[in-house]
Amino acid sequence: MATMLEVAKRAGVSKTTVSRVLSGNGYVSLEAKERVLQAIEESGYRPNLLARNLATKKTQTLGLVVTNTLYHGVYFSELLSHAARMTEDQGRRLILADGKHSADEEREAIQYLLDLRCDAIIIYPRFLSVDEMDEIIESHSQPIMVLNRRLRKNGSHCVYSDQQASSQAAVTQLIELGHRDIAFITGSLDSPTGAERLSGYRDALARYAIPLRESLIVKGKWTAASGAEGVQQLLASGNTFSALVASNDDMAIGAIKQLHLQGINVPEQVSVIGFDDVALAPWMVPALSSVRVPVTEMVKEAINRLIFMLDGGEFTSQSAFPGELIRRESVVNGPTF
Amino acid sequence: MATMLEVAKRAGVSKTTVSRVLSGNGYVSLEAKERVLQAIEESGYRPNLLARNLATKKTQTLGLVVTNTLYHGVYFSELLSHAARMTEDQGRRLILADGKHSADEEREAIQYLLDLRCDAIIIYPRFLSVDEMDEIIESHSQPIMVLNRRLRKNGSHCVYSDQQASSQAAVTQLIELGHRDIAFITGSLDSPTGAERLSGYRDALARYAIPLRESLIVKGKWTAASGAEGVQQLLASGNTFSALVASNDDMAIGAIKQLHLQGINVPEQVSVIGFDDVALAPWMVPALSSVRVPVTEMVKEAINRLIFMLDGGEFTSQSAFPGELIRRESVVNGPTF
DNA sequence: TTGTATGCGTTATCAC
DNA sequence: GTGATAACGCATACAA
Repeated sequence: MATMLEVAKRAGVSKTTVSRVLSGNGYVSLEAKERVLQAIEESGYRPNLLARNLATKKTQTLGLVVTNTLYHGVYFSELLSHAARMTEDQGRRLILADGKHSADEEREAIQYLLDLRCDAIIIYPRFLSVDEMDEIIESHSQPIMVLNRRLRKNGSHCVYSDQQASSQAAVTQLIELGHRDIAFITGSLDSPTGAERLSGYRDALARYAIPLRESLIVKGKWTAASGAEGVQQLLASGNTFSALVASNDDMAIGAIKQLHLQGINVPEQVSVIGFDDVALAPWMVPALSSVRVPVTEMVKEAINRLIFMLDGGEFTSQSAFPGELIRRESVVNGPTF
Repeated sequence: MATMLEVAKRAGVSKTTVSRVLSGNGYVSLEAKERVLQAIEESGYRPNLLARNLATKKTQTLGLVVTNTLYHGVYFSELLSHAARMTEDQGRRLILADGKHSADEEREAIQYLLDLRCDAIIIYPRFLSVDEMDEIIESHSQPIMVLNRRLRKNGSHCVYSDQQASSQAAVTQLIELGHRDIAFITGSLDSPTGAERLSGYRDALARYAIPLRESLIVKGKWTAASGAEGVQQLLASGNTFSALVASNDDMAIGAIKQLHLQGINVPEQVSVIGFDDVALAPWMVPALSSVRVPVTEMVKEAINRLIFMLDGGEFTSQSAFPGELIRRESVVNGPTF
């Protein structure tokens, strides 16, 4: 490939002059400028970003770490497209690294982006704990922003949605509609999100002094199949319930399917609420309400913070976004007492 | 950040020696090795990949260009996760660039990855034509692989699925079940995929000498909403049909919803086939058959070809993957004549 | 087994 | 306005 030196020779100038017309910095005569431009055209010259970035010590890139296991989630594409768009609006590029399926691999992904000298990093952690994230942030000079986790020490380096509060609000709504027997299907409990959504359920019941019945809680794994299994478990153990909260929409959909197979109508006999608001749900399962996390806004905030930090700014506060209950036909009055 | 020179000084050796223990190339005494390792540890040294890649003229990265408009598609996450996994299995990394929403922006994305000196590039084009892709491939020395397009000149640089043949096969199946009045909802016709699926429909009818009725063809835009509108249009113009083919599952789902609203049962009164096999469909709309494109295999083939080319290998043939009809409850016998 | 010198393709700092 | 020249951080051919 043609280098700057070749362009310079062809135009009869020095590398420096070529560099000047390319960057727009410094004075260069109109005549020289045109010769250079033509030489660039003729030689098909393209700048070598490796060399440029090495020399300037800046890459104009943001690194993003997400995990393979999230790929199937709803938010993934939304997260990615918004992150990419917003990054490019700032005149930078987004570089993606896969966090795969372990804390170590998430670490490696971060390290790789750091080694590539990304100006800053966004991570949507799946396996790394908040303490580990705090440590990572403190041991690197590049700004690092964490999505979907509430950090203890570096509060200004995270943007999250209070899953527990959202879950509690959803369950509360059911309670206020008269429901008392509310079943719950958990997500993977090794994920903070899964654990928090379960906590919210517990909190809501406690606040209304409704006794917690462990038999109404079954474990799921985020998939539609596990949602269906959950319902089978619930019914097999002889439970009755007028409402069901599943920790995401996939499981909710599987659950609704299974309920129908058992001759139980949604929402007439059981109200159902899920999380994440999958795009096709309203078309397929109108009887499904959902708690939506505002990813777009969160990504926006995260990127804005990073850009601000790159300019030397500092934040003091953390940033929490509330979930929003998208109520559709599924939430109906429960039995009255 | 600590550089190699600092590590060298601290260990009392030269940069070369440090480089050797890092790369594993060349001889180095055990003693020196340990001192270097310790120095690395103490200084928190991390290699600067910009410098390394500049020096070696290799980056161990594959670039992937996909378009924003695809982000909402089903394949996106599957495409991405498999591409990332397979790339890393080869000891390389995947770098993603957004093709946004125009041919120019797709060009820019490719160019950026090229400027970053990715070893090779995979592009899933949305706006660039096959001729433009052929030209791009020929004007760059790095291997470039095109997904989902059948190139004219550089057949060995593409991996695709014959959308037209798959569509034709699906429609043929309906015909052989006795259907004669088969409606069709197109995708965006400016996308080759959309155009080819429509062609397949036409081909199948022609092959069975079934007269094409333009009023049975309505235009959609890939979304569930446009699928529902499509059905409304079909019914409004007084058509009757015993089968419906939608150019993707999203539209098929919207269409099924609308049919039900009009009191028309699927599949009893109308058989429906879509494309892409969205993951949740079997749970939500069991009455939907779907033609599935084997993305995983296609990505695998693309990456294998690129790696092979990087090693100096050459291919002569192109690579086509057939679509697979996932038949569920939705395809039933049509009226008999 | 180790070190020196040179190059990778830019940008940045000076003089002129 | 312009052009040498020195970084940037690493790899590598060649000596020693």
